[in-house]
Amino acid sequence: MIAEVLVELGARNIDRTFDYLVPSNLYEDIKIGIRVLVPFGRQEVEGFVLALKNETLHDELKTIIRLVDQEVILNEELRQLGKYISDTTLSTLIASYQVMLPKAVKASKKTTINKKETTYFSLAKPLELITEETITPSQEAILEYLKTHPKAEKKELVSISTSSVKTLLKKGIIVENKEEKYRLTSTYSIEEKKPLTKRQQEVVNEIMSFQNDNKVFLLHGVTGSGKTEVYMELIEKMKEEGKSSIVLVPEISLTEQIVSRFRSRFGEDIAILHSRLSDGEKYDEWRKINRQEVSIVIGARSAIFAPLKNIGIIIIDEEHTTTYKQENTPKYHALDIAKWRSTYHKCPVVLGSATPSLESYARALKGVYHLIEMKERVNQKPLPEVKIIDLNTEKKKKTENSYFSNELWEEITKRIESNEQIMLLLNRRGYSSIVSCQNCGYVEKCPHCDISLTYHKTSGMLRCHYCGYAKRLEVICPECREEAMKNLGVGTERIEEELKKYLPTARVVRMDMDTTSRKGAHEKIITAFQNHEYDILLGTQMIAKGLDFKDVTLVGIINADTSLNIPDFRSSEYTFQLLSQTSGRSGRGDKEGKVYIQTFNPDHYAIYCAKNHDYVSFYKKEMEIRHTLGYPPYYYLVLVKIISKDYSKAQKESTKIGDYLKRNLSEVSILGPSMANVFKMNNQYRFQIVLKYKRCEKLYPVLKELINHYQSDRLLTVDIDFNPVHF
DNA sequence: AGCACGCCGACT
DNA sequence: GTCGGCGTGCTC
Repeated sequence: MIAEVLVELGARNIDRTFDYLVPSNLYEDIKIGIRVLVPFGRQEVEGFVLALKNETLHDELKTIIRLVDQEVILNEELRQLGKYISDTTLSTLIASYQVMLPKAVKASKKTTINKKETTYFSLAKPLELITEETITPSQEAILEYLKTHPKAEKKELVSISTSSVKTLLKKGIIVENKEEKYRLTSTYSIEEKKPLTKRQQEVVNEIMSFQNDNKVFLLHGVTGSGKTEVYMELIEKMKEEGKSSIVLVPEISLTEQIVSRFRSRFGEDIAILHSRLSDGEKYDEWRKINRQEVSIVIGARSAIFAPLKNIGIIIIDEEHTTTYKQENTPKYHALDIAKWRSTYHKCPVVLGSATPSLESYARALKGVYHLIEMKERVNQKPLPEVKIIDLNTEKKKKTENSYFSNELWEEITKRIESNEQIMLLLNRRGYSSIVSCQNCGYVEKCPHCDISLTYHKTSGMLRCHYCGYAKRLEVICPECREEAMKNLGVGTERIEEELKKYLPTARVVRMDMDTTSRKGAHEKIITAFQNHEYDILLGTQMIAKGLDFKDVTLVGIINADTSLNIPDFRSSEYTFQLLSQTSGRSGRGDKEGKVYIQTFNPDHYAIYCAKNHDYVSFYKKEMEIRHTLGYPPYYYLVLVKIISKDYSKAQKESTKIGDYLKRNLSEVSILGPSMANVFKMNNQYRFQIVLKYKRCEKLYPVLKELINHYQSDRLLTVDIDFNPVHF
């Protein structure tokens, strides 16, 4: 028997199968999709068996060394899906397979993660059959114990008598067993399910009427409209049909809250997959899924690859979130994977959002997706009243350097007095983002990445958010020698300081990248705030989404302009989403909520549409602009990056590539080459070419050819991103 | 990815 | 004369 093996090495020129002899002792266990260890050149590498056959074109074959595990890792569906990913992202097949698997089950040279096992003892045969043996009193005691504790752990028995345990083992009266133990545990209590509202029931019925169709539903529901209840009901219905479900949530800050709601409904029938799990935990959760021991998978982007069989529904919550697009190769979008799997399983996909992406909403209006609206909040409360504070006219600040308008400050003070909770959003981390000279305008930049350094007060360091470069902040400007380096802009730390100074009684908790890097830190802050141990939750955009605190009656957005000013054609969309999502955090309990947005651009449509909770007007306005400028959803984009340590080589080849694309893709408009936004990163120079098109048959073959041409070039990398989400 | 092969410069 | 630089090519 001969196996075709795809080895784990990532290079493009070996991204194909190699034939190996299957030794006869593996005939029984070898299967397509299993991992094997093979000799390759003079190294040993892991790989996936992709086919079994009896003939080969090669005269001398090496032999498979051993199996890496007994379970099939890549089932039929995953093998096809990997092919689809590599075809649509132009990544290597092996990279596509690897991205679908948690680190511990990827083929690699070193697999160090083991199953966690517990050892226990049990009787080898029923006690009545033991007649010939002489049983000492302490042995008797052990056997008695085992009668009532059929899976006694070692330490329990040893406490009776170590030597007797050994003797019984030797005589074969008791046996030692090992049982795999899953690492991730959670506590929860099952709760009675809430009755659905009329609208929720209608939505469930509508989706269920298509339960065997690969239809995509866009569930456009205002914040607080009870989408999660709808998801849970759909999953319950699928369970009744014997089908499994996948729920994608945008990021870890959301996972915990959603998971606990799902746990209290579905108990142990859930596996969780997200980046905050340890490798061991991920390994366990993944195998739970692979063995079909659970029927519900909740997780971030990569959970879309959960190897569930018989999927009944795929739910993508907050579908507009950019984290569903993978930033590293293979640059897949979880939404595309969901659609592919829904075709494979003949099951619906539900995309839920209060602020759908323009792409999705446009598809819904065209009838490509099935649009379902939920316009009212479950508690019948109106959406919170939103006030815009114009920072241009707001002169009378509390103190000269305050970041709070008088109005917002008064509201904050009021809430503190009446023991209500407040959320403050600042779309930036650190003490302040940019340090510049007040005299000459000099800005400290990263010498490797060409981006402004950020000042972190706790460490007193300037840091590069891209590569991690750090240096001490100097007060004297290196350019003009004036003592005028000052931090402009605001960060969460700076706001926290002001709150503590002027509102010493308020209990403030900060949630940003700095305070949540430790495992479990997120959850802790959220729980503490939920229990009203704090009055003010101050944070970056990670507090904007999905969190549900019933005592929050005031949401303040300190500066709505930061996201408006990022150099990206989607900045208005991001701003609208952020403001709407954040506003939705207010007034979710019994008391009505208010929202204050501070901005220098009160007339910007993203801001006033968010104020009016008017998604449709925003959509129309933004679509006009996208149409005029030729952006998605009217055009598709491809971002081609040309990266090299050698500046002139990068420049020269970029021009060459641009010409090549222009020559071969007449239906595509080619922008550039131009310097990438972050031109120098990790000491490499980066040029980019943007492709815009509506339809183009030749696109994939032409780009594939381009990649192949540069595959062996060690000094230059060509990176292609279809439908990029960030520029 | 590794690693050998191979063809050119500067050293004991 | 040899040691070692890294360009090129191969791995069933």
